[in-house]
Amino acid sequence: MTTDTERRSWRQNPDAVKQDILTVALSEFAANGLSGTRIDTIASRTRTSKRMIYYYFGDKLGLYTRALEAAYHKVREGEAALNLGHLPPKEALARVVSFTFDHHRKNPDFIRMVMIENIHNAEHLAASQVIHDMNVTAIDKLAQICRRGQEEGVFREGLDPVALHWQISAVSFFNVSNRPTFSAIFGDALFDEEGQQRVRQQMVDAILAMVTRPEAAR
Amino acid sequence: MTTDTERRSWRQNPDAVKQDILTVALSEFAANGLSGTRIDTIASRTRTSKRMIYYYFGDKLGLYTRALEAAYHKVREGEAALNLGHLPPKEALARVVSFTFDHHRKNPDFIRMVMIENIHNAEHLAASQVIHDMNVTAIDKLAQICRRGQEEGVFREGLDPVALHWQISAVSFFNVSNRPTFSAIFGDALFDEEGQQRVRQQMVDAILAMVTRPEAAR
DNA sequence: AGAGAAATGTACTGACTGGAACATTTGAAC
DNA sequence: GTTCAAATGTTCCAGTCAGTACATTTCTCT
Repeated sequence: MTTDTERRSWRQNPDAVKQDILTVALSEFAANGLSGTRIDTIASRTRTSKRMIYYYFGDKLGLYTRALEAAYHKVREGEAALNLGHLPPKEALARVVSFTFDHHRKNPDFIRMVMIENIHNAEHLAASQVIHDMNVTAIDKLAQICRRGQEEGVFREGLDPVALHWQISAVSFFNVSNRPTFSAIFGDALFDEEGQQRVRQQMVDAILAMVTRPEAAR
Repeated sequence: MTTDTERRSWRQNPDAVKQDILTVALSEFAANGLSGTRIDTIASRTRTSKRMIYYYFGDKLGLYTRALEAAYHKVREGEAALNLGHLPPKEALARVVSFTFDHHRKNPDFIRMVMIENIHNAEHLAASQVIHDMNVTAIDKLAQICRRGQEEGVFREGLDPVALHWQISAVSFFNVSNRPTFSAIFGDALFDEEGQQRVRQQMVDAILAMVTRPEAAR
């Protein structure tokens, strides 16, 4: 004799379940932060149950860490799309800068995850080996451009690729991360399509002007 | 006949109590975010009790909003210290840039509050009239410098003070806000005293190069 | 086909936490 | 010195939420 309660049958699909959870988790964590996110909310947005979150990810922090890694992974994939061929150094650099700017704009969830990580002093990121390994390529690309630019005599000596990356990231990141407060205070003229074109160009100009040899300035 | 329980006597001091709460609240909110902060923790760090928090600030959001305003207030006070006299435009601008960079570094709690506000899409900041009124002076200062620079023929035409402020803020802000993730990934060479000097100078160079008339470049 | 492991469903709990109820004391004005 | 409002202390609660216990089903291997 069986129980009275109707039991549902289901089809097992571990990978899809994991992926489903991760996708929802990323969007929830990005939207609400670590302590602002509710596991129950994530669960309700998935096709599965809270039970499975704990089954696959252990606890909230485990899930968060995996979501963070997923965010980095997704963004790095997009970056691989950038191919500089053998453009002249100045064009190549301009291309990198523009690309970074646009790429950040297109990935607000990634930006938000990084913001949240910074609030938490990057402790989960530091714990993730996965992420650490993923991030050197950006620097390599810049280093190559710098070297070529210097060999051809159009760039200044003593450029530091990391410092250059820092500056490019700063503006591209801030443009997304601080849009809410900035536009709340100064209006959103900089954030419509035309405004974004302008600030993007302004950044390209600034970076190029900075790396270019004074004598070689057009 | 009185009750058996010992009742403590105390001295009333509303202003000091409010101030005490606000100071602690700011530091807690800056450290842990809005949902990460516990009212009980704030209470335990004050000289008074949780009761008084609700008495003076209504609820958690009320306290948070006031703490946010306090953060802005404190930082704006510091900014007023900057006096440009009548330096030549290029020097004045360089001074503003350097100052902003240093000032942000010296006020990490403010930065963190702004980060947190951005996570929340600036909804509390937008609701605060106080803050909105406080923020125009920075732009005015830049606008004046730009005008003088253009009159003297050393700056390009078509400069937008807001866009300029945006760029200066971006780098100065990012330098503090994203230090944890950046140094976790790329090392902290940029964040010791010498590294900070370098990136600061790099930013000054970039901004000056950008606003300077091509012909007028030394 | 059956046995054991992997995957999933359902219901529950213990701790935490924002906030409120109730009681008392201080201070100022008359 | 009485009165009344403002300020403070003490205690508790009702909802929330991360995490768990227990039961069941599906899958895989032989």
